[in-house]
Amino acid sequence: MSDSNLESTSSDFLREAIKQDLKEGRFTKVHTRFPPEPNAYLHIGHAKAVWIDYGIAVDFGGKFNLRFDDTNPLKEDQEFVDGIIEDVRWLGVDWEDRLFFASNYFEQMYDWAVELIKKGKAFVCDLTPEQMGEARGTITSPGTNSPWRDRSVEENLDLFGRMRAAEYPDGAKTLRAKIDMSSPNIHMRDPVMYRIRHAEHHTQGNKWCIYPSYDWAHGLEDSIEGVTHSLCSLEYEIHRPLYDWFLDELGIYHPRQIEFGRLNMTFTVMSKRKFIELVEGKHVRGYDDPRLPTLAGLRRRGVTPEAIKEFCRRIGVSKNDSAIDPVHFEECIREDLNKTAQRVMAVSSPLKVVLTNYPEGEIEYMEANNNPEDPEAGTRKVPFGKVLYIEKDDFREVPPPKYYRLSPGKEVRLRNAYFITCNEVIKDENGEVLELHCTYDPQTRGGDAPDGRKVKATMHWVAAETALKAEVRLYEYLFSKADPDDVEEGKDYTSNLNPDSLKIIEAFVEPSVKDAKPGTRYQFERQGYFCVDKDSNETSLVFNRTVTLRDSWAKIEKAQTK
RNA sequence: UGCCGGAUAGCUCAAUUGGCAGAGCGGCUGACUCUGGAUCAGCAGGUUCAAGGUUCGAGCCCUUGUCCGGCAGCCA
Repeated sequence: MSDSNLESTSSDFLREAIKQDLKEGRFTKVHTRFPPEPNAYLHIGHAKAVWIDYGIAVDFGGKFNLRFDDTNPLKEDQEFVDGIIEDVRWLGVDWEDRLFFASNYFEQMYDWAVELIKKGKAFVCDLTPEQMGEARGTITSPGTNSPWRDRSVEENLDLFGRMRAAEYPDGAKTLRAKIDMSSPNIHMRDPVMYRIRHAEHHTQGNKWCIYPSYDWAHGLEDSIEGVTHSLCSLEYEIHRPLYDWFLDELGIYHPRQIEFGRLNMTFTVMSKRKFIELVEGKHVRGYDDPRLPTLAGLRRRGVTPEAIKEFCRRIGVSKNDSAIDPVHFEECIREDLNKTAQRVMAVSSPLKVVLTNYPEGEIEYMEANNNPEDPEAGTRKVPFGKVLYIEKDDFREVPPPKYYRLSPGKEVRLRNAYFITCNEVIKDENGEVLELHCTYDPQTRGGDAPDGRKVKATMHWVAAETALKAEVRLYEYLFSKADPDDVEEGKDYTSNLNPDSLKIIEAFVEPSVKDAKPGTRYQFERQGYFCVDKDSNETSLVFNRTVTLRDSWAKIEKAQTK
């Protein structure tokens, strides 16, 4: 909890508000919480929320709770509790011993509901969901009072007790707050506090058949935990008057809710419903598909928690609706992986090279830097031989202007090895290049020429004899439109799915990666960052491309073809 | 036609209680390099949504308007 502090953190409207609260004595400490509902896997948008909540607690020397907002047994499941805990822990967030469940407060919430009934501020309502909907009015017209609104306190107490005692079926009755059916804020029109649900709860079992609604429960949870600042997304702004109303009527400790804009990203989707549809529609391979912005997907793809944290820091926080271009995220991933990922050579589209003057059958081991950015990373030995593979794209029979790589008669450097010169291009009957015959200069071992001559390009390679075959999964944006929901009449976002979001190729990789465990991250030099997939095993290697390297050559080439 | 928000550089955000509109990313140019990567340096980029008002002074306060988002689950 030391990597962030007040001085080094740029401020934002949330931190300013909190500073003000502290200054004015509204609160004397800072205590935040992250309150996910365990009904889905977390995505990068949640990561932003986590880093706002946790980051603020750290910055102000306060505390942070992880709390499951598990008030709806129909949607929630232990599976998601476990997944969310794993994800939040993976992000590097420390909630110490403060892992809580809203469901542990049900008894207290019940008592408070009884209190509100006694105050004449809540009543049992027999309206059906349909009737209640009609009586609510509309966005521009007031609602009408429930016929059950004026039941006596005694009757309400009795009925509410019977609700709890399982005397009624689902939906037969609700407990509602008695506020104002003509309020311009629909959420203040006698909102439901309890509904009947004969369903098993993942922590409570069958103890309860009435469950508190979000609006009733959330402020109470915050209050019980001594949270000072209940930070949530913009959609809850309109709920704040209700949040305040319950706390004020109860006269209990009153945290402050402040809302911020949630994270959206272009070229992807960020909703539980769509994740489910994409998985069930087989558009992706699961919730941890590396193309999904779920934390499980990002983790599998090879993204580091540090990159996510830095991304969240850079995008900041405001009350704007915004959609971030994924290039900003990719930049954060590169920045972190550049510092930490071991370099390795891999050829994804092989072209055979035969060194005609290299001794037949000989293999020598070239010393290679594991990470030029990190001297501590050490070196490794990479086998070199007479027959090599280079990248197809690193050879052009007719080089375009400013093409510095290999072409007939040109000399280039093979990384960590020798200079080679291309002498002969072997083709098949169709004119397709089959292989290159080159010579190497033994004087240039290690990469420098004793006579001081320079080459413009350095290329990666693997020795044919010792190369490992690997499946490499190349990912692109899941959607081909910045806004996947931008569709023609009658179509939905799935029509914007990018057909090329996953491309599987076979590559040759240097043998040092042989026993790499799933999750291990590498930089394939000059190509990008890759991560060993969980499908990988002793007999077949599988890599995911996390992100490509920044490619300035691609830019130059594009500019030239214009 | 209701209520609650929002609008500052291409993108995301800043701008002490009203006081010279800045940063990161992106773009462009150059340097350097055993990754055409990384790194470094420089440059360009703005009618702060519009119109009015208050003020010595407005991105900030007031009024009106425009555009965008959210809100009518017994979801959260």
